[in-house]
Amino acid sequence: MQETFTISELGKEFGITTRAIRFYEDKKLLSPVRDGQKRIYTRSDRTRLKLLLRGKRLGWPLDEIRDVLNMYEAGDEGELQQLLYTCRKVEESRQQLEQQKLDIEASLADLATIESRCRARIESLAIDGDENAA
Amino acid sequence: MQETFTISELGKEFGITTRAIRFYEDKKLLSPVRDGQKRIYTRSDRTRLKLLLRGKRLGWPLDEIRDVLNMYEAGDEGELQQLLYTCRKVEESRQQLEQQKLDIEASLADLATIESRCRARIESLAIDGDENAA
DNA sequence: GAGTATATTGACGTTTACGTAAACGTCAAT
DNA sequence: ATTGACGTTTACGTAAACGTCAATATACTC
Repeated sequence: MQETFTISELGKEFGITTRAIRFYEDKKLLSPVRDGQKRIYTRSDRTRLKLLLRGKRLGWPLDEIRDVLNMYEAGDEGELQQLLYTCRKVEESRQQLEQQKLDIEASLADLATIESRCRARIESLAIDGDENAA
Repeated sequence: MQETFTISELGKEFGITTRAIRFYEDKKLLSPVRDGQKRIYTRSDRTRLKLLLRGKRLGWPLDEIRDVLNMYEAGDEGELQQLLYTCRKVEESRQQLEQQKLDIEASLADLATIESRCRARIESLAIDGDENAA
């Protein structure tokens, strides 16, 4: 794989606009190096962006996503206080995720019910249609 | 359980403001009956609100939540076209949920990694501390 | 050196999801 | 009669997450 990426490459790869990517930088979620004016994204930057978008799919606000992203780095170094803080944050995120898991299971179950009712109703319409046609 | 609820009862139960509940009505996600001016919420309204909030925890925009809520009723009646449309919508939602499931599993795995690194680091700090103390 | 493609930084606009405040009605209790 | 708790509508404010220009720079290429 490439060592570095341009902003438009990343935009194309992940299906987002360059404006969005710059916005994330503004919000301190990314910090690419510069070649003169131009932004240069490393593989690590690309990974951060990938994780960022995963957070978005889970409906998390950018602030929280940034906190989680920072955990990836905070795990390896830093003061004791920082490490303990990270641990607490990890626990918070885990609980949120568990809640979301529950919500997803419940939603999937509901959808199954809806779909079967729908199909049954479609079936009965089809039969009525046959009778009228006959 | 009660047959009906006031707006503040629901607000208290679900930990949201009455302003929010009225806003959801404005956006056609709820449609309580009136007693004069006052809104009266049935158990069915309460269920809709519950489902609504579940959708919110999954990060869905209100528009989508409304569509899903309407599926609950669209499943039992309506034209063939409407039923087929609902089926497609159900499929869409299911796919979104499956994606979110994947994202959650990945996130949980990452969190586990972060936490263990964190704990290891905390351990090593503790040992250093002991040595210095000794 | 004119054109084309890609990049940049502002600045302003937009949508979503409410918060906040004003100004008022209703009813029970003091 | 008024206080307080609850309800209402109307209207404006706001934070988040970008989109949409416009003006400008850099680089290549014909």
